[in-house]
Amino acid sequence: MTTETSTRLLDTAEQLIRQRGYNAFSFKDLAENVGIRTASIHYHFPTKADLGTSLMKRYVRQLEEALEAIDRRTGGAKSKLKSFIKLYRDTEAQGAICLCGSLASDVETLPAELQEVVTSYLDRSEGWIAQQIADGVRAGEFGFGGRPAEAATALLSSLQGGLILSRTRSERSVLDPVQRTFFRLLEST
Amino acid sequence: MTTETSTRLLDTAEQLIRQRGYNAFSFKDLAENVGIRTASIHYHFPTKADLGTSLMKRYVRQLEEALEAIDRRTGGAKSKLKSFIKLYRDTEAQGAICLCGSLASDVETLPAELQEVVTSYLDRSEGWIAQQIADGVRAGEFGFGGRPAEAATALLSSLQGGLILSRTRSERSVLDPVQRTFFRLLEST
DNA sequence: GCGCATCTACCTACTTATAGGTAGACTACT
DNA sequence: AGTAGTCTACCTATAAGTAGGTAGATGCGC
Repeated sequence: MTTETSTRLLDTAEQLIRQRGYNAFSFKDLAENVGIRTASIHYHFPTKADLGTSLMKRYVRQLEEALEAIDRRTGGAKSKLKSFIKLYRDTEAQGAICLCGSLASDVETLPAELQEVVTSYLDRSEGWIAQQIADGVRAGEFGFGGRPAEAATALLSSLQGGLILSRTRSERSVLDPVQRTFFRLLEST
Repeated sequence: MTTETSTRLLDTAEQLIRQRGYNAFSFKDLAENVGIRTASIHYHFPTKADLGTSLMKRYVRQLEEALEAIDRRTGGAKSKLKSFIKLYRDTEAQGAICLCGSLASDVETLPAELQEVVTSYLDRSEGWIAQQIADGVRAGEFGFGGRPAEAATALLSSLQGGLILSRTRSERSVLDPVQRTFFRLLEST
């Protein structure tokens, strides 16, 4: 019990939502996994929407930290993008999807505040990718002649979609060909 | 009442699932939209899983027909791929996602048979895309030098993911940059 | 062309299980 | 003694699914 209950609740909820989807996860599952009663969850998070929002806000903070860590590292745009894609490949290896993708497909059933946080996560990711592509082009690392923002949209889409596809095929990786395809695009002239 | 009830049930269920997700749609919603009682749904589809499976099977049949129609048309690989992407762009315009993407994110909560149909839909799509790319390369229409199957995986991923992203941004199209990015890739050398 | 059986497509009324959420009592630390 | 955190016991709403019934069309022997 070294870890605080609210943290364990967030961790477990994140895992459940990323495996099963927002609407297929319940307070009962969550309580059983954490080892408390459902009523006790409400002490930490008054409603399910509060829990979802807290979770998503934490997820955005973690993204921010991850991006800053990558930015601090030395290395070119390709290596930074690879590190970013690695975050998704780790998710794929766990058989999970992005919390965001999971929430986005249920987006119409979510409270407005939660929707906004989901949007900000995706926008931030896309902006960061576009930045790396632009940097790589400027440094001569990429021969790509298109608009960085467009390629960024396509890459983020394929990472999110790739996680979804990969759940239907346990054998081979989906993100592996996705990654190779994008670097081929960026490095072409 | 010209249209049969079972067809209207499938049509309405498809719409609801593609808007809200499989687990967020209920027999109550469905019954209200179709104008019958929930119990009557069970006459046509004994369980929710049966409904989902029938729906997905029909969806695969419709895909097959759409692919055959495209194949019959004259025109190069690029034009055929464009027609395929158009199917997704129409979905995007409706603010919906692919039935498959909707089910795939909830895949762990679905009955095995339904999972298999989802997989077959995605596999069929990917195989068809790979075929078009290979044809385009052979015909000299595309300069793409990578493996068609890999680019196909990436394209299908980005179409599925693009539909998910587009729900968080009502303004601009996501699939528009996705399409341009992919043709840039395929036409490069 | 009539009577009878069967079938289709729905209905009302119900069950069981689960959802998210609330009220108020208990407990253990400080 | 106060309070943070958890509990039991409950609530209301809704989920999927079942039981049993019924009006009206359809088929069939004669």
